[in-house]
Amino acid sequence: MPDSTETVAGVHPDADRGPARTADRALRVLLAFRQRPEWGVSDLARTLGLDKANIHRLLTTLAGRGFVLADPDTRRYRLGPAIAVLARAAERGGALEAAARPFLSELAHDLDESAILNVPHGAAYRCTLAVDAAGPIRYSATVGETIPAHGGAAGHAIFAFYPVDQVRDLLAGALPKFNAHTVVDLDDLLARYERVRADGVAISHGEFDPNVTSVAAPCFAAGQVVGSVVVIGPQDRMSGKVDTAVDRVRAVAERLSRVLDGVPTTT
Amino acid sequence: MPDSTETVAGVHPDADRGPARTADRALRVLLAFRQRPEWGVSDLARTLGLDKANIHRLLTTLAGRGFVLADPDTRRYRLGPAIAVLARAAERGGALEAAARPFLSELAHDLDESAILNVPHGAAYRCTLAVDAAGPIRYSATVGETIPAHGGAAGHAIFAFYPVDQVRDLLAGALPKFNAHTVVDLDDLLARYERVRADGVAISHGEFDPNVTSVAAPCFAAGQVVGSVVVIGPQDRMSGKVDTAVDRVRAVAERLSRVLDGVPTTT
DNA sequence: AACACTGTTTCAATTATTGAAACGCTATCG
DNA sequence: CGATAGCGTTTCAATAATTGAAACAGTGTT
Repeated sequence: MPDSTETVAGVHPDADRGPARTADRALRVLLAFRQRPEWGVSDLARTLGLDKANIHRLLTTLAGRGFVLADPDTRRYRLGPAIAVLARAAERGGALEAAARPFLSELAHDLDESAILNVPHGAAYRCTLAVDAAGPIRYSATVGETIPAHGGAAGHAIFAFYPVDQVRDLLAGALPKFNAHTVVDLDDLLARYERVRADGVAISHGEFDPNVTSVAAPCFAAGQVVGSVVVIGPQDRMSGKVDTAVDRVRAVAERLSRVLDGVPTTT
Repeated sequence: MPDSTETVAGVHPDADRGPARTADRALRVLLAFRQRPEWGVSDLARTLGLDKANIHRLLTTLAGRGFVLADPDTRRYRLGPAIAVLARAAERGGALEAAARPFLSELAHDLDESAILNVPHGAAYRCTLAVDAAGPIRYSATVGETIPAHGGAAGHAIFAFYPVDQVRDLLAGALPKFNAHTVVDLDDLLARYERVRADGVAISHGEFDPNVTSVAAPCFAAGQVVGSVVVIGPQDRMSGKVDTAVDRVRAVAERLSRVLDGVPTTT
């Protein structure tokens, strides 16, 4: 995923009707913080291949709106509170939620079970969008509910694609046991993650809620996990259609990922 | 909080060595999405007082890095996946957050309740980091949420250490009453602050959220309050461990303060 | 059928951006 | 202890990128 590319085409001297350069550089500065949480002016300038003075001005501009924050002592910059604010806005009305809605409806209708979108939230994940199944007996999801990372397939489908050391960091300490089927050992969980990565889906039989089976697949944007799509229902009813659910959920998650990367929907 | 201001001073024709205008405008475009989840080009241009063509270029620039995403059908823009990606980075590597994280985890684990970091934000405070308790019943904090200064122990622990005249200035006007236990009189609040300064901790029994007890202690950097550490949970469960919580929270806040004043944290 | 409204493209004027260089400053090293 | 190398910041003239008005192409409404 190229994001440090400055100019796409500099061959021809003219005809560079591209994006606004100054704004684009500011965005590149922001994105640099996912490689390293803390940057100094010179270091960042060297990394991005830009001038010191230029980076300095961009950083103060970003700081003026709260997107970064300068440690007064070390003179180094970290991401600021405006990011968290925007993230909250995105959780309600972001492109992910908007794009996922029709896909969830499709899943819920085809499989006749509830479909949910989850996003990572610290060492947990949060349900941001749900389309319940039509029938009276169904999994009724609560939008806004937060569930620990190791609880259920939806969590596996997200955190399996986190860097392993980050997972160890996030899930340090005892993992609460929700019932007999909960994965409580960290190494067991990491082994489980390996299979999830290989399969592209996670399946849970009552690991969080008892007697509930769920099938989840990750969706990506710019090469990173940003959430998971889940189909979930009562265990006895799901058992007959797990295979179908696996195919559908995986396909939908892939299509969603493609939309998020900017490729227009082909269907 | 003015954030739609274009130029700060346009009186004098020269001497505008301010932030980079193009980048700043791009940030204002981003911030507009917390007012409305979806924007069209013309509408946004009118709201920000800028030209259509200008906004269009900025939006495509933002879209190029994934900060916004255009619905191909409606041609309207929403916040994109890059926001969520950055939010994840900020959750781990924000300024204070980097230093506070291990302390919060320790508190949450030891007391088995949610632990939160708050920072002052005008006449309010904002939750910038939360480590939720493990169990199913817990205070689930929302990162980015802003709460008025006089609401809850976390606010007391911060603003008790502000200069008194500054507090009078900030909290001039009526203080909203959240429930029966909210402190709404400024003099009562200042008296309360005196006790908080003496104790080094603030305790709230349902002053903001009903049936919720919280224990908060301030953390300092360079002699100034920069935030507060809170342990918070359901009132009935907390009542048995308030004394323990007071000791732990105070101790952790002091250790955090020492870290902030001492060795530069490199993650 | 004309209208009002989108989003997009074009293009010359000008304005804001840019990068090199100079400036304090702190820490490291010989 | 003085020199040096690194940092972040400021300055400023040249330049190149931004800008906004206007024209364009659709769409849905009146």
